[in-house]
Amino acid sequence: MWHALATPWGTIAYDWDGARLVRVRLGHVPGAAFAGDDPAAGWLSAYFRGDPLPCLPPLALPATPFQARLRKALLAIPVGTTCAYGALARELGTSPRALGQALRANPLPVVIPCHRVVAARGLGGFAAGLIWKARLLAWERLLARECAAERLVMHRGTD
DNA sequence: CGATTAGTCCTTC
DNA sequence: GAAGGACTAATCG
Repeated sequence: MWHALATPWGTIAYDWDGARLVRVRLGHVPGAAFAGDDPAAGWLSAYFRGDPLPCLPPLALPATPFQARLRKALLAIPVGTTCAYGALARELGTSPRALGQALRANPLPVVIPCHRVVAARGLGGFAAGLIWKARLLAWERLLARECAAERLVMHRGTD
């Protein structure tokens, strides 16, 4: 069942089957209603408001064994940082292009941070449209900076 | 520098 | 099976 959700950059939609998050679509989905009050809505709205993130909602199982390993690797990339296709491919013992295919097939963008993987020079690609990749990365850079500043204050005081 | 090419292997039809 | 990429390092002008 598709649910709509407002973000600073327009509405997005996610498919919650009652127990797990099945897919996420960046952009408008015709049939989607705004009634969402489930763990996926909680996580996504926290993300887009810049609040501390709760635990991930239950996610649909990965389609292939490789995607299972990929998912784990992606979730290990911290907010505000990025990783190169080549580097991640080596880490997973595969080729950069193959990694790109697997990333393109990710049904859960944002929640599974496939946008944190960028090309050696430039952004690389993004299934939902490059503009979203740029926005998400900029947003996360901002959040990470804010977080770092806060830690600094805790440590040294404001003066 | 920019253009071209070969190597790579996961997804999809 | 076959084809085609969300890539990259190397080679060539």
